[in-house]
Amino acid sequence: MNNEKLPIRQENYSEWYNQVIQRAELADYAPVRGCMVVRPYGWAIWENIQKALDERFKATGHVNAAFPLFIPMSFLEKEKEHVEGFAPELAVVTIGGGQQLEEPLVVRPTSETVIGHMYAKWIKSYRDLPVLINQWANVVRWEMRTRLFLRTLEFYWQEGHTAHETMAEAQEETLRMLDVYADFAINEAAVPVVKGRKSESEKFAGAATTYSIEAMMGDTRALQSGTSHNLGQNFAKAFDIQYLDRNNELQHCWTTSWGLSTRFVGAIIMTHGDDQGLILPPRLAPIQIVIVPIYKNDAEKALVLPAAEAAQKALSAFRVKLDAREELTPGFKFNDWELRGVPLRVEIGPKDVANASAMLARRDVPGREGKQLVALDALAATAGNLLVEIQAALLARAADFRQAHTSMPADYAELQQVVENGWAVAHWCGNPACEAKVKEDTKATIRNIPFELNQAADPGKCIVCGAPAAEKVIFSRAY
RNA sequence: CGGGGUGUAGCGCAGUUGGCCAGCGCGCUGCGUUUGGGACGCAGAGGUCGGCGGUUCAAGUCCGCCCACCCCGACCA
Repeated sequence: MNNEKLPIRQENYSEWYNQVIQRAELADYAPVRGCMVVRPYGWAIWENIQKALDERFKATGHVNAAFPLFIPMSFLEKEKEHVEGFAPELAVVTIGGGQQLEEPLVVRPTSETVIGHMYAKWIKSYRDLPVLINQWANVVRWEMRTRLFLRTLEFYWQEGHTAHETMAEAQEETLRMLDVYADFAINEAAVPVVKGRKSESEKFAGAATTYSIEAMMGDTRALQSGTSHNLGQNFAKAFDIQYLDRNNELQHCWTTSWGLSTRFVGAIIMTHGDDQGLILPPRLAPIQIVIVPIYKNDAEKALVLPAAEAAQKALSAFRVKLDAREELTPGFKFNDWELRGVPLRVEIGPKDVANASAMLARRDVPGREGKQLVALDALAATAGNLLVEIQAALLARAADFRQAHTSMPADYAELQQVVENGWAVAHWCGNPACEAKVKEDTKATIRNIPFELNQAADPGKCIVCGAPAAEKVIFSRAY
C-alpha cells in the first residue's frame, strides 16, 4: 500500500472511500466477488457498535438467540410479497454431502421466515407474549453492485424479531426500536439521522409499514442506516403464529422486525472522514488516544519512553495505545494515526519531559489549531474533556453540513437541481407515479417521510404534479 | 444482463514495427545513519506477464476462445 496522500474527497469521493477503508485496514476484498474481509480494526469498530446497541436492546427487554443460516426454500414462499422481494437475490444450496437435496435451502437473506416458524411452535397463549428476541448474525443477499461495508453479498447485522398481542403494541415496539437506533446513531456515532416512514415502494418486502433512520454522507447522498418494520399480521398468518387471547379466542400475533448492519461502519466513515482519512467518534473508536514518543538518540529515548509509558498508565481509563515502533519517524506516525481516525494524539518529546508537559492534538481540528500543551498531571482530565468535546463537535459539524445541504425547492425544476448536491424537502401527494418520475428524472428517491417535518398539519401541493399533498418528504440520491 | 475498460512482483505502472538476461516507483528483508508533520544510504528478496489454444526460428507483444475484476445502467440493508 502506498504512502502518498489520499484522493481528495471533492474530486473523487468513491475512490477516497475505497482507499480509506483499505489503507486504514478496516476491510479488504475477499476472493469472491462482492464479499469483504472485515479486518481487526474494522471489526473493533463493529464490536463497539454491537456493544452500544446490545445494551440498549437489553435495557428495552430483549434477549439474544441464534437461528440457523439455512432456510427451507418453501418458507420463503409462504409470504407472497416477501418472496417476490427477495427471490432475485437469494443464494440457494442444492447439494449437501455430495447428494442433491430434496428441497433447496436458501442462505438466509433475513430471518423472518424461520423465526416465524419457530414462534408458531412457541407461542400458544397471550401469556407467552410479547416475545422479544434479537440475533447477531450474517446474512447473504446476491447484489449486483457491491461496495465495501455499504453493500456486500454477505454482511453482518442484528435482526430483532418480536411478537405481540395487539397492533398497537407492535407499532409501539416498532417505533421504540427506531428510537433506539436514532439514539445510538446520534449519541454514540455522532451521526445525525432523520427518523421517518418509508414510502410504499421503498418498504421492506412483507412489511405493513417500514421506518428508517437516514443520514447524510459527506457527498450529500443519503444512507439508510437502520430500519424498523411493523409486519402487521402478514408473517403471523403465513406461519400460523396464533395465540389464545384473554377471551379464549384464537388470534394471530402482530410481529415486528428491525435491523442495523455493518453498513453503519460506512456511515461513520462517510459522515466524519476528511481528506486526511478517517475521523472516528470517540465513543466508538477502538483507539481513543495514541501516544507518539519523540526522540533523536538513545539518551533522549531513555528519558522519553518512560514518560510515554507513564502517560499511558495515566490514561488507562481510556482505550489508549503507545506507538513505540522504532523504525518510523514521528511525522509518519502522525499521518498514519490520522488516516486511522484516532480522535486524540499525545506527543511526548524531550522538551515535554523537561517541562513535565505533553502536546495534545485533536484529530477533528487539523494542524496547529488543534494542538495544545498540557501539564502531565492534568493529562488524563484534559484528555477526557477533549474526547467529550470532540464527540460533540463531530455531531455538530455533521448536523451543520446536513442543514447546509438541505433545501426546500419551490418547484419541480428547482427540485431537480437541488438533488444534484443535497437533500430536498418537499410535499408529495402520495402517488407512486410522482415518486417514480423523480427517480427517473434525477435518480433521487424518497428517503423517508420524516416525523419531525409532519408533526403539525401543513398541507401543500405535490412538488411533482401539484395535487393536494398532506405530507412532506425527503428526496435524495442514496447509497 | 446491456454499454465501456483493465489484466505484467504485495500496490501503482512502463515494456517501441514480435528479438537475447522482463523493468521502474512505492512497499517488504538486513545493516548503518536518522527521528517535534509522510527520513536517507548501501545490500537483498520477490514474476506460471489472467488461462487455454494457435501463428512464428522466436510471443508480455500478433490471432481465437475462455476467465476474472473495475466503471456506467437495471436491483438493493
